[in-house]
This record gives sequence, structure tokens and C-alpha cells, in this order.
Amino acid sequence: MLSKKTKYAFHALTYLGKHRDQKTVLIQDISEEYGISHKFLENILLELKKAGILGSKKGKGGGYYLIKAPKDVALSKVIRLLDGPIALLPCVSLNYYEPCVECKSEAACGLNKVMIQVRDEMLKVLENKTLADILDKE
Amino acid sequence: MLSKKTKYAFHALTYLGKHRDQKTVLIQDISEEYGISHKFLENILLELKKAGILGSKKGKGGGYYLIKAPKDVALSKVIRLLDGPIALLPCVSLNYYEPCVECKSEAACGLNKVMIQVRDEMLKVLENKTLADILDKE
DNA sequence: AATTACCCTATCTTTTTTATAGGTTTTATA
DNA sequence: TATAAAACCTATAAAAAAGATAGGGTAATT
Repeated sequence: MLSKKTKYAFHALTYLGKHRDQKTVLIQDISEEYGISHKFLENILLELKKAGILGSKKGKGGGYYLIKAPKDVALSKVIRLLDGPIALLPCVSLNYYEPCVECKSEAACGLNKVMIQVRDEMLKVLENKTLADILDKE
Repeated sequence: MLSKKTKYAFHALTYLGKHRDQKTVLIQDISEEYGISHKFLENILLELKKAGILGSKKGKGGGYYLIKAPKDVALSKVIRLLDGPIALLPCVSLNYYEPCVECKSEAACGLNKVMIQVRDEMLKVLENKTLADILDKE
């Protein structure tokens, strides 16, 4: 399951996507809309900004805004950013690889090989579905 | 990511699958092969037994054995048993459904709809890949 | 009857997740 | 230029989940 952080990130991105007509959106507007703690959401939006998905403006009249087109924000990007690996095992993660301590030989591990297939199937979906798909359905 | 419990369950099932020629396999044999705590593994094997995947025999010469054909042990079954939901959000879980508290209307939630699609794609893989696929690759 | 090994429950420790706190910097505008 | 509004930053605390351990109970086999 996704962490709340990631789920909230998707909610926030959806909200920002729906309000692209306005220059900026306040953290508070989003936090009230979804009942998310202001401070918790703040951390999430900051991470999205550092990742180049959001832009922000400080001071009065400031707030956050989408920097990318919704179709260019893949689900995989958001998940990796907030939650980490998408793969089901560390030994098959593309972005967060770690060997399994109990594994003598990765090359001879059937579990490893099957999980690589699972990962690739998952990525086919998560790399191609984007924020635009979410917005289309709202 | 899968929990260690689930990963260990797959290791144990693989080991049992590879030793189907013998009547039973000791917990200890598996725990030594993979360096898993005997007691921790015991709990896992018990759950697999309760789920009807493994059988066991008590007393001298006892141990665990596979009750099902490897091709009938889907990855999804093992994951759900030890880890819980496969879906990425509680509101799209088939087996562990819970509404999202922040969600006013599930029917109007784009995130919900997209995550249903993701879930279905994941299930396509996880329901069809089985222990037999792991064993084939060992 | 003794041994072997599964069965069960409870508890403890560690890690991760979730949330909070408090101050700093930047910007618009009156 | 003062003030208010808003993002930015860092640290810490609380809660939950995962991982691991302990110790005995029970059943079956030799």
C-alpha cells in the first residue's frame, strides 16, 4: 500500500491540476479540502517542489503551482519520490537496489527472476499512467 | 515492498518445492538455508499451513510439506496472506477494502479510478505467476 | 515412555510512518 | 518602510507496524 504521504501527494497534485487557471494555490486550501494537517502537507509539497514537479512563490499572494503538464507527471515518479522503491523486493529495485542478505546467488534465485518480471509489468502501468489520467476521471 | 515475512514465505515455499521428493522438511533446514530465525519462520509456516498451502506432520520424522501443486500457489495468495492488501490504496482493495476518510465521494475520485486500473494490472500478473514460475527459474 | 517437532500466545525491540513545533526568509502592499 | 502573509527549513516527538524472541503446550512416532 502507498503511504499517506504519497496518497496526499496525489490529492494535492489533483487539486493543483484542477486549479491551473489560478496563478497559485495555498497550502491551506489543499489541507482544508482534504482534511490534511497543514504542516504535514507542507513537507510533502516541498518534496514535490524539490523534485521539479511543483513551483512556488513566497510571500503574500504566493503559493504552489504545477510546473509540469499533468501528462508528464507519471505515477511512478510520485511514488518513488515519497515512498521509495516500486519493486517488491530490494534486489530487483532499479532505483533503490540492495542485495538480499539471505541470498547466496542472485543469478540462481528464482524469486529474484520472477520479481523482475512483476516489477516490469508494474512499471508498464505506473510509468504510463499520469496525473492527466486522474484529472480526466474527476 | 514486500515485508520480510512474505519474502521468507516465498523462500520457504521454494525450498519445499525443491524438496518435494522427501516426505517432510524440517523448519530448521529452511531456517539454516536462508539464515532466518527458527521461531520467526515457524510463525510464517504456521500461517501457510492454516491457509491450506502447507501440510505438516508431528513427531519424529515430521516436518512440513507442500499440499498444493506449485502451479496452484499464486503469488497473490501468499502476498495477501502475509502482507495484506495488494492494492495501492485501501479504497480500491478487493480483499481489505476501507474507505479513505478524506474522500467525500469515491465515485467522483479520479485517484480511486486510476488506482483500480493499476490494481487490475497488478493482479493480472500476481494471480497468474505462481510458485511453479519461481521453481522453473532455480 | 521418551523423544521429537509442531502448535500457540505473549511480549519485547526496532524501525518506519505520521505528525508537530518553532523559527526563518521572502514578497506584496498599504 | 512597516506589516502581514506565505513559503521554507530543521528538529523532534508520538504512534504504529514490523521484526524478533521466549517459553511452554500438545501430539505423534519410535
